[in-house]
Amino acid sequence: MNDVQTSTPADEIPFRYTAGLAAQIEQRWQDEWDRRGTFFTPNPSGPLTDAEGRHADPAKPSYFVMDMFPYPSGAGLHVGHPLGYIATDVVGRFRRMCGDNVLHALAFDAFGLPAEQHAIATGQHPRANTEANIAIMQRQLRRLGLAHDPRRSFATIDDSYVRWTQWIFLQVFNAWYDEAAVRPDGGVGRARPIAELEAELAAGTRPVPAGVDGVPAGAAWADLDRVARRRVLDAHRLAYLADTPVNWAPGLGTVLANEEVTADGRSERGNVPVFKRNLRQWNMRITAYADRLTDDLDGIDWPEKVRSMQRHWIGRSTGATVRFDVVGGELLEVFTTRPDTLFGATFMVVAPEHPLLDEVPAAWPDGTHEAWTGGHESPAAAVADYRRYAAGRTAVERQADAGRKTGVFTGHLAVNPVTGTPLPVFTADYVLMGYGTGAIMAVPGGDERDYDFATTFELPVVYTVDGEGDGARTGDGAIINSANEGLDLNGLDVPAAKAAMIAWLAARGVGEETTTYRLRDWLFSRQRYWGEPFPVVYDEDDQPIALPDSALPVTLPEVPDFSPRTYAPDDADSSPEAPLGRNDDWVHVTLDLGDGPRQYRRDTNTMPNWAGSCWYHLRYLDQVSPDVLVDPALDRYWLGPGHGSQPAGSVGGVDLYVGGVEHAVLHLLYSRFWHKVLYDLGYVSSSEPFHKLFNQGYIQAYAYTDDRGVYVPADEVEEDAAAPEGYAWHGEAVHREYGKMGKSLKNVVTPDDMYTAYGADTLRVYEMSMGPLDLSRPWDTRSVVGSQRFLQRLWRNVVDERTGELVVVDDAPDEATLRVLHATIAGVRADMEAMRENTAIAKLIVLNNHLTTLDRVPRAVVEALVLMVAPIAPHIAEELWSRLGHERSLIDAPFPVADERYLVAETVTCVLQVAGKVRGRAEVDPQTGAQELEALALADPGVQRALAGREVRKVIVRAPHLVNVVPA
RNA sequence: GCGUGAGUGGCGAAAUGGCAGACGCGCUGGCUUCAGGUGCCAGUGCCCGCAAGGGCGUGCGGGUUCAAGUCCCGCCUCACGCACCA
Repeated sequence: MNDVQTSTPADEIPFRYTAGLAAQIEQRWQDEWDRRGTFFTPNPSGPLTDAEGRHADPAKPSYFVMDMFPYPSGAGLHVGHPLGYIATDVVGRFRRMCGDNVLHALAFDAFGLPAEQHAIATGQHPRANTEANIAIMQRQLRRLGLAHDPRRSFATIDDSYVRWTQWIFLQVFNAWYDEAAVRPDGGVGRARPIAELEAELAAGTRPVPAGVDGVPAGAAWADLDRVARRRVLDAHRLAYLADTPVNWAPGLGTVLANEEVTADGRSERGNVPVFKRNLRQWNMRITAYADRLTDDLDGIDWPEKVRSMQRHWIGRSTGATVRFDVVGGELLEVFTTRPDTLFGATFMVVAPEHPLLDEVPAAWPDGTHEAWTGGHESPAAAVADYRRYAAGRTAVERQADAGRKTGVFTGHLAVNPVTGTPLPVFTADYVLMGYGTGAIMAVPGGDERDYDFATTFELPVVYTVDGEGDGARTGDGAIINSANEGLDLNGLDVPAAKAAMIAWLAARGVGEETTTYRLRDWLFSRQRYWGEPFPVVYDEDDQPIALPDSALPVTLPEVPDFSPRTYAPDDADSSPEAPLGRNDDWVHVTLDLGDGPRQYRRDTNTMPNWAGSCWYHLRYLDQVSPDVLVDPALDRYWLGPGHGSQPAGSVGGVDLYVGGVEHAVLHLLYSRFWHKVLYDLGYVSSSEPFHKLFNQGYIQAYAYTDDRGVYVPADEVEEDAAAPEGYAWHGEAVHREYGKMGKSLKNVVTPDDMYTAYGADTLRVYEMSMGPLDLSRPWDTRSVVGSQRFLQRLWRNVVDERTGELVVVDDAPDEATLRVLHATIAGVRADMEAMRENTAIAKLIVLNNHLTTLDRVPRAVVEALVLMVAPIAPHIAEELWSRLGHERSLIDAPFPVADERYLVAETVTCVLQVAGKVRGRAEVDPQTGAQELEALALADPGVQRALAGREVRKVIVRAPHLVNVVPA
């Protein structure tokens, strides 16, 4: 079989593994898998069994592998999209062959803006278009041969799914956060049903909290009327309506979450300006979980990058609150992480939006520095002018001159509690209303921003940390200049000084230790059509009432127009107007919610796109139980702490979750939050949804422009040494750039292109062999042929290309072949377990290439090879397996296990070095002793030549691999 | 500025502190072919050399070590994320 090939043209060789044959094999096996129910994953109980009607074998560990599910876009797939799906499929198939009960399926994240925009443009209902896109995508993905349980697929727009999304919303709505309650995992603080709060308030075991609008301080529950009671409860809910500053995007006609607004104050989608507006909107109290969302990052197996991004987004920072007396009035509260520097505070700064500025002194105090007034006659004029200036500045402008400090004196003076010195209070836009208290004590001696401001406005600098030179001293050092009659910090280090200062402040009631967060509550309503309606109605008091389970799902009404009312992108004074409000019959309903039929008004907002993706991992487990979100037995089996082969003490969750890093703080934070609420309320047993997270890299591509900057088809560009950059298109020199694949860049390569030219298995092998999975890499169609050659050679090692007959023999393999085989098995197993598919494939190629050197290929060896190839190239593996005489699919065949005896080589190459440089080699028995090796090395002509007569100072022997002779 | 990660042939990339460049693409030569954008065989880090052989080589500069792509210190560059967060 290894003769040089005959002269038969390729298309006349009937059994050559070409794209055409691959297509036949692939489609036949895909049909066969479907027909047999090969990918049916059995649950341990309930209706979902394997194809033979059996429940999960209790002896098998469970393994749940999951992809970040796709949005069914109409644009179609390019070869970058399947990368993660192929990788999880390889892992899932490998684990299944290793004996795990593997759960793997793929759903669709189908609510969202593109479908709505398509609907607006065409007038077609977004559901019709979305479902058509799903069908197209499912067909494209099926052709990859992914081992997904088809029964477990779904879309977030399915009524049966929306029903539970709305149900979860109601659990959040009907819950409050009890800071003192103990969780099952031993931690303190958890969500509890709001009914329990109501019962405690009614029983008087919990006092009515102060500070709720319309509820007098110290009121008894019994004295409150119906509306006031509901206000108290509503103020505790984890999903609540509040008139809060929100991100209003007039150009989109909707409000957005903080996470959806870019640093320069524009919408992440659509890139239109976003304005802060006070609007009554739904919020989720994610801030109640800020500590747990930060702390629990330590217990999950996630990339450090994502964990650090989440930590930073939550932005926990500990320090102190300090209250300053404002001369002639109120208190000014600040937050600082450096209370130890309070003796160095020489002025104060409040954000332009700070309420202290609503009233300012009538005249400048005596001795007001000329430069502080901004040239204004009075503080009121100066502040009003500065507020106008600050409000008109975009985030981009502010960012651009972050170094240049602007601001103005407010006329207020505030007394430093440790020195008794009155400090001028400025307003400046380098202090943000949204963080801390919106006010700071400025310590120019210890903070660079304060130092810049002090320099600009000629304010005094007091250093409280020992050091040298001008500028802020931000490093560590001994405390100086920090003593009053009752407190002496001098000589202490920073942590000790912080503690002493906090104790001093607390003792006088002017401050205390405080933790602040950057994280804000999650704005949860959108003025869009294509999303989940809120399962809530409003009564005549305009207070929200949860609909009963029996009313779920609340489905979308038919409306004449799907678009929200949009405005000029910079029309900041406009207001949102939701499309759902256009159907009066839907908005106004008569319902009997227990006290007779009454008129109610529906909520016309919809949930953000993230809602559906917050809990879809649970839906894969159980789409069958009609009365519970997820059957507790299934939850424990697939997700419970320590399930399957998760390490003892793990918090549970999906065993492997693969997706792009772009969801690091949006989806992944929201999903953790919901999962924790569900955990607190007892619906799931794991406190984290995703145990291991893996971020795959992106497949990128070159794009080419001509000298007008117009993109030319990338697949028609050729290398051309004569062109200035080395590339030409039809003889015209072009410029190369590197980035995404996209229609507009004319560089898209689709999976269908690859199916036609090479077949799905070749595409799978190529994508897995391009490099480590977490690295982004350029697509190179030219290189794909290498993967096809590998599969062709594999095929030829089993099947005669001309006759289609088997070429394997049942003879025992020779010793050398067995050594290569078992080394390959050991290496491939280790690589697969570590998700290093690229090096696994390299090892498989080495084994395969070895087999091509043999006259006849031993069955035992090639069968092991076929099994090892199966997770990566499943169709050709099934075909060869079946041609080798096996009736059952190899999907459950055990993955080969290496025989230790063959892992020890017969001879090893011992490297002979002089001064660390290789000067010779010797083939030796692995058992050769150190002395013998040393003698061997010293006698080696190469070593002798390199020594050139020099004395040998020392000889290092690492038997049997290396000898290093060190000359004097 | 802060955080995370990465810099190795023409290209994608391999390398428990122990032979740098596995495997693949491309390229060169050969075989097969009416033909080849097929298949097969061989070679391929750079420099000198006909060869044998030698020199150099993992972003830069130091260090530890018998031995460094790998460990330590200091830089540089790039990617991603965050960014006046008190």
